[in-house]
Amino acid sequence: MFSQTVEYALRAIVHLADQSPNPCTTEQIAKATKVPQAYLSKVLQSLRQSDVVHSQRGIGGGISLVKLPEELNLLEVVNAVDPICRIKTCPLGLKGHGVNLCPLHRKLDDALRETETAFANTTLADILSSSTSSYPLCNEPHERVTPL
Amino acid sequence: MFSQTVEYALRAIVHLADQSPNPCTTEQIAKATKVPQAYLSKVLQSLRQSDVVHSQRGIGGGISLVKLPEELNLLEVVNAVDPICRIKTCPLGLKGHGVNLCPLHRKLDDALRETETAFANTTLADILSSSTSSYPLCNEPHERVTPL
DNA sequence: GCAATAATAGACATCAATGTCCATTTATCG
DNA sequence: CGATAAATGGACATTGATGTCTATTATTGC
Repeated sequence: MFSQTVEYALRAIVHLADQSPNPCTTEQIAKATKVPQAYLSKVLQSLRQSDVVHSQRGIGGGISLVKLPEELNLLEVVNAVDPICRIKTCPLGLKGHGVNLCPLHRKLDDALRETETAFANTTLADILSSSTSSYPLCNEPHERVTPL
Repeated sequence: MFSQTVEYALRAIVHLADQSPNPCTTEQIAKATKVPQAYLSKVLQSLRQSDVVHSQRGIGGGISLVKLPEELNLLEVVNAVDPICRIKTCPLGLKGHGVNLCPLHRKLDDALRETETAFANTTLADILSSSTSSYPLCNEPHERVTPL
């Protein structure tokens, strides 16, 4: 239900958060996240235009997070590339509904709201510190690509 | 985030539930739900192949629900046309994850699970009896197209 | 200034979702 | 049986998402 672009954007951001505050090149991110590099560069451009990441050209450059992992949540990332579009008015264009959605669209919008809230309440730091047996994007407990 | 096809399928089913147990022609459903008729017929075919609706050709025929509105939930409709695809294994194909999703995909799958549950717990009867100021798909409190 | 690095921009390719059209089949009515 | 109603199936068109490729621009180090 989530688009491929959302999946890619989140993978990239998780990797960047993991390496934060160090920058990563698009190539590094692509390899770590198994995202096609050329497409990833498009996704990263959306993230830059929404001010989620910062980019620096040339040697030693790359992509880095604008915020700290503690201050960046999943919703900001998702909305930068493929916004969760809440239902605000009747999709059938029925006058009489407008603000008051019919029960069907009320239910659908409720589901969207739940997802939105869940994402808004999860920071990248939450993801990184979450204790499960699998570390984000890694086979090993932790592989740090670049030293601090 | 929900596809157009899901939106159309749900509109059609809500209309059919409202008219249940009477059948409706594709043309009637298309008009009531403002869905392009030719495309709707495709969506209805998916619903028939999944045994959500029954169809009858010829004069007096049309489409009708297989179950009662009390016994049909939103998830069955959604899964018939555009299944909610839960994340079962690591999308990066990382060995070592497998059943244990990393925190990112755990979060994503949790959101999917929430949506799934919300839909599974809502029947068409719930939608029809829900008391809001807007009746499903109708401007008026209730327009019954065909008499019982 | 020159070479190497890395992001950027834009054109292009591919594919799936959405949408349209028409001929065919099945059913009902008289 | 003939006429009408309605679903079915398949071909085709359009559009947006996804993916690839290449030339250009900006930055750094020597």
